[in-house]
Amino acid sequence: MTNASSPSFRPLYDQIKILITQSLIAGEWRPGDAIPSEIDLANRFKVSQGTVRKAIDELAAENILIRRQGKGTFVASHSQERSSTRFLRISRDDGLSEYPESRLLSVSRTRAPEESARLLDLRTGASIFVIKRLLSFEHSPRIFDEIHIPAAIFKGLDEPMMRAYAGSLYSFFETHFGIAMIRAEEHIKAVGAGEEAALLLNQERGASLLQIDRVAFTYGDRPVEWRRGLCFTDRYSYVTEMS
Amino acid sequence: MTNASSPSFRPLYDQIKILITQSLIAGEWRPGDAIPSEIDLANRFKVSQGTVRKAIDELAAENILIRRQGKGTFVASHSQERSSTRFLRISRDDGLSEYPESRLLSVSRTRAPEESARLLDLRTGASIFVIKRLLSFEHSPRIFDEIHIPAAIFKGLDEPMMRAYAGSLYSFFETHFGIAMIRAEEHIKAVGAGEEAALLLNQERGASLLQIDRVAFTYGDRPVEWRRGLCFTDRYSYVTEMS
DNA sequence: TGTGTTATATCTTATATAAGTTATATGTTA
DNA sequence: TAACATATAACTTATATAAGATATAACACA
Repeated sequence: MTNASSPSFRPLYDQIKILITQSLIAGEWRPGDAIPSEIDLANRFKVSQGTVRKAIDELAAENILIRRQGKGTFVASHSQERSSTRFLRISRDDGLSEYPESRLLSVSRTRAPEESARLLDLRTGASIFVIKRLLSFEHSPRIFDEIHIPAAIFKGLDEPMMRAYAGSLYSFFETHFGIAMIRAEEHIKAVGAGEEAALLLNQERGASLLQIDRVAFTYGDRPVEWRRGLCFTDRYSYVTEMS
Repeated sequence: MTNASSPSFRPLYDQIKILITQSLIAGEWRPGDAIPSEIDLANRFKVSQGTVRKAIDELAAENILIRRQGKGTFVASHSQERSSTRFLRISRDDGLSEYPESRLLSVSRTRAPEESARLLDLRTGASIFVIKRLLSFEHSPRIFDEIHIPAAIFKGLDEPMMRAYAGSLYSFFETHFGIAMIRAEEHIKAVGAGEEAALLLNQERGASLLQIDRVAFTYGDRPVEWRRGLCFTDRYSYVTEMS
């Protein structure tokens, strides 16, 4: 019986993918870094360049790595201009793009409620940070976010630290905690605005809002953030594509 | 000056992609068909198998072709079980999947309004079919769809023909008109239910609904369908993923 | 019913060339 | 000499070909 026919068979390139991912988890290469060249990795893992190439191809297709001809292959980072808007799908109906302005409302440490605990693989009641913020487009508040993250992972996070940081939230997570978001799942509903959301978004109570629930994952498909965004979608839409 | 340095340079595998796509447009291979083997295509296009392979890899990644080891490579079809739900992103919050029941409300032939005409690359006033239907989950109406398609492309479509067909709408388009949907863009908003939607979905006027506008494309990125779905999302969500 | 054959895609390695990027050496000129 | 431009080398990914081994599926046939 060959290795290939065993039930746990994985093609070589897939094993290389796992090894690269493990180096990402371990922090051997951090977001923005160049990883070793294909030749170097081939020598290190004792496989051919083509096999390394196929592994990197797939990781690049997943937006985990970024290839740049002539320069090298880099670990994707939310600090790069190109991917700072990768997870923001709200945009103006006329297509003109504008980066929203963020206003931090509060940062608090509490115990995880049932839902976000379950989705984050935590015990109910585990310690989390809850971040509330308001995103504005054209100086008009549009999105009210409530973000839950495990305190164990984001140790030492506090409000002054967040206020001091200029870039996006995921860029902040990367630079201060080494946590890179690589994938997210969203569940979207239409809901009526509650008291808090209505107030913050300058709408009537009961106004129709998009409720966008997200779980975001870091390397190795580990869930590390849950959030609920409430979004007023007049003249704006949530844009997505499928194939 | 080599071919490769000319401004219109395209790698060989990309040219092969285009040639394969042209055969799909021409109807040489129809949805569900097997395309020739990699070896045969390599001989036909006078390139190596590896180059054909790379072209097919990318088309498979776009869900235009489907590879099956040992069997061959097939043209993706909405009639296949696996992809009958490929473009339906509404699902139950508890994850249990259920295929909705469709009730055809009306089929009429009219002139295209400005918006759908523009998105379908038609003149305003061009002849289109408008299909209205209601999708029910668990015997409860959930989605009210209004679908616009160019009459020039779907020549001969009528209501009895649609009622006679058992499968999904895109499966119907494939089998009767040879039009395969391969990609779609959606713009999503939260809106209050109007009179018609409220009536059909058994909701109060003004109830919050998901408004899902879609443009769907066939081979060669040609837009061939515009639709607006209004969806009542209690206990259900629009699910999407990003990376 | 089972067994071998054949055809397919898949995986892996190897080699060669093209093309983009950067650093360094080399020259040229003020 | 100093500043600048240019050529070259070295490194990277990208493209293309070839060849062989393996996994999967369908079919013919004993």
